[in-house]
Amino acid sequence: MSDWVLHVDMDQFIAAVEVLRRPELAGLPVIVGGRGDPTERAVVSTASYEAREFGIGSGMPLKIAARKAPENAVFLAVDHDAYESASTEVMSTLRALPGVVLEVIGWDECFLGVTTDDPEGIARLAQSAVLEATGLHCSVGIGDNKVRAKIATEFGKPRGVFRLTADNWFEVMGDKPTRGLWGVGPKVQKRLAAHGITTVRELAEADEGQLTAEFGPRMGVWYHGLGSGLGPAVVDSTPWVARSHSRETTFQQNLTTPAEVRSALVDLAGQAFDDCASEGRAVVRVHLKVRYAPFETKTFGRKLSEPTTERAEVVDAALALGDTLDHDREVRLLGVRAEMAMPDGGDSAERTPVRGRI
DNA sequence: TCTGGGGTCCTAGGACCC
DNA sequence: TCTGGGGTCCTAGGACCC
Repeated sequence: MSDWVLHVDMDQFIAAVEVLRRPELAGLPVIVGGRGDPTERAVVSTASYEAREFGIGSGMPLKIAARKAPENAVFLAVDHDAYESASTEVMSTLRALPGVVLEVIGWDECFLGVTTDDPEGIARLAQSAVLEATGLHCSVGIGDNKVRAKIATEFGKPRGVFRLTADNWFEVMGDKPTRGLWGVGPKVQKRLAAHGITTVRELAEADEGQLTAEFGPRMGVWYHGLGSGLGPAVVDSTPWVARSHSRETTFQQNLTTPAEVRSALVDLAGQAFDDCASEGRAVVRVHLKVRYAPFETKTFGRKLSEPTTERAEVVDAALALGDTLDHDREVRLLGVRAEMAMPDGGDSAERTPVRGRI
């Protein structure tokens, strides 16, 4: 018996949930984003496979999606609660499988830790259990660590299973661009390319000193290991604890006066505070994110003199930061983030440098 | 062409203390 | 008067993920 990491990823999750409750949408290009109005400033959350054939994908502005979409395309508003409850059902189904440890990493994704001689069998079991309980399909990546399991899933989509381990890593990934690695985005891909590193194999064979000089002691070592598919293998079922909450809005019409900005800040700071307060958590820092028109983003923050559970103090801190904004420029997006004290009062434990909730 | 909203973590550099 | 390193805390900004 060996230890395995399984990565379970729902197929076109949001679109699938929508089709499930409106069966007449099956087979149509379904695009979910914003308030479902493709003339507004918003982006695509998920597009169904039918919509993806027209070049529509998540992150794309709805206006562009509308231009690419065929006549019969359906635009839907994001329904947070519906996806949340579908997600809960999926996770509790998987958690009930015998002998698994489950770590949630997003609405539609999790890791399963299992000890078995037949990981494919467990993967198929997970797929049929989820399908039976929710009517939703998923893909499963099998790996000897989280990095390989996560990447394996891409080769299993849709509705499939794929195994990626030290044995077939270079055969499968060696000639792929570094961008295919989890945690390598467009910027890092470019910086690596500037050092002559474009493929996964080249990254694995690169000089670690060169990488730490470019990316720092932590990330340099991390990226180097990523080239060989190295990563953590421990699946941890400890419930995730948020470190911060934020609220932001993109205005359909840019804000042009300081008064408009102040009133928006009061709203957003109040909502962000309420999210923290509902968990009984004190706020330790307040951050502001501003997007000036047309598209320049600034972020900055300030530590409070001491942790607070007073709404007014958080709002005041946001307003004080707001006073430092350039009021000669139009604001198209405004966000307030409230960073919280950890529930145990201490700082968080040692982190693994993989982005996101891991 | 037009670029959301929710998050996390890392790094550089300045301020300050010893 | 002009000056060293080392450590810690803080802010701003960057990058990435779902």
